[in-house]
This record gives sequence, structure tokens and C-alpha cells, in this order.
Amino acid sequence: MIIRQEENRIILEGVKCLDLPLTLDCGQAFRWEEREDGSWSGVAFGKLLNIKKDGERFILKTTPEDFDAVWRGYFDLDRDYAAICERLKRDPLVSSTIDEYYGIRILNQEPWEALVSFIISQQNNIKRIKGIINRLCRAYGAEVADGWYSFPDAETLSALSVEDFEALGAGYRSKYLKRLADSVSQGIIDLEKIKKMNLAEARAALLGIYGVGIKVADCALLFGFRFLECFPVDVWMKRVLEFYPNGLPECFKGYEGVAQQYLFHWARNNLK
DNA sequence: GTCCAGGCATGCA
DNA sequence: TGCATGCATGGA
Repeated sequence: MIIRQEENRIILEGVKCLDLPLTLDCGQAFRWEEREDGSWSGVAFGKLLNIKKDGERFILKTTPEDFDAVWRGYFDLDRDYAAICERLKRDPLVSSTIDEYYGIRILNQEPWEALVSFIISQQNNIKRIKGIINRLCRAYGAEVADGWYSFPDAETLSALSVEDFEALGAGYRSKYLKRLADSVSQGIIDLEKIKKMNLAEARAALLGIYGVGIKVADCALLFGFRFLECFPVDVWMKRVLEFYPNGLPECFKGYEGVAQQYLFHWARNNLK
């Protein structure tokens, strides 16, 4: 990967396996929007980014500092996804899926945002999830640029009532969000500490949270805690698993979460 | 009107 | 341990 700076943008060349819509709008992150020029804008870690594919290059409207501090890790640019895909393609179903939908990466989101987002996601559809999170950020996040808001932190959300969350449309999950915000802001739950744990410990810690079960925990671990070996199973993946009566193939090992994203996308487009 | 969505807590066996 | 049920909301 070649990184160049041009005025107030970063140009990336030689990035393999990065499809913007497949990665930013496939149900792992809920805050990215496609612009009329085909670029994508979103906020993460309190920073606004606009990213656009231009031929074989990617153009990022950001500073070198933010690129190094945030986006390089967020897009996991130093990981060889092409090699991961080659290995996953030993499985026939994933192979055909990757051929059709090449370029899905697992984003490294903030643990807090991932956890809150996937609590909201339960028994919900992606369109509604986006709406709730959008209203949450708009109402309680900081405006980082014109019309763009950060994801509100735990301290901010702990000041809300259950009814405030309900007003955003969070429904019965509101009580989970309220208690989580309180626990994190009071230091009873320490996400940074969980991030340093091994998978088994981290998973157990998340499962102890009110409103967090196996599926939400695995999504948070995969998308917010960098555990690529997590394989979240939702209603779509339950259908996919019928194609794997003998369990997951050996070639998934270590990158089950990457395979999962391809299969999730395939299922949503092909199974009903 | 019914069914469903990136499920979970609770009660009960 | 496993299974049944209720849960908020909006789109299909």
C-alpha cells in the first residue's frame, strides 16, 4: 500500500480487497452514508471522513494525523485481506460468495459504539437500527462538522432516562441501554479492560451485561474488539448454517468473522 | 390484519 | 440445560 498526501487529502494506492458499499453498508456499521458523487461519509472516533474510490486509488478527505490515528486501523489496512480470502475460498460456498461480493473488510469500530449499536440491533432490522442510531447521535452526540455528529459517550447517555431512549425508537431495548450507560460511566464496566482480555474472558464479561446475549456479544467482539474469530449467528446465519451440517470448515479458522460477513451478505441477498 | 427483523430476560420444567 | 413466552417498532 502506497500512501501519499495531497493538500488536505490522503491518496491510497495498492489497497486490496476493499469495496466501500460492501464494507460500510453491510450491517456491521450503521452510520455511513453514500454521497451523490459515489463517495462515502461517516464519523468514527469523533472524526469525520469522506472516502471515494477513484479507479485503483482511494481518496480520503482527512489529515495525515487522523489517517494514522484513526482510519488506517478502522479499515484494517495493514491486514492482508486478499490472503485471508484466498484461504476462505477453500470452502465452495464462501468461494462463490467472495467471487460475487469481493471486498468486504471487518471494520475496527469503537467498543462502546459497537456494543450500543448491537444492543439496539437485536430483534430489529438494519433500516430501523440505522434510524435509531442516527437519532441518538443527532440528539446527544457532538457536532464534529456541519451536520455530522459523534457517537455520544457513556457519560452523556447516562444522563438520559429510559423514556429518552424510548423516544428515539429503541423500544424495549431502552432499559438495556440505560443500565449499560450507567455501568460504563460509573466504571463498573470497563470496556478498555475488556479489550485487553483474551476472547473467552472478554466474551464472559460482555455476557454479564444486561441485554447482551451470545449474538450481541459476538458482534461486539468481532466489530468492536478485533476478535476476527467470532462468528455471530443471527436469524440469517441460522439459515446459512443448514449448509454446514458438519460445522464450520477448517479453512475458516482464525477468520470465522470474515467468512461470516460474506455469508451474511449472501444470505440476505439469496435466502428468504 | 399478520409476519418479520443482525435476540434477550424470565419463568418453568 | 432446554424450551416457551413477552417484548417495541415500523415496513412488507
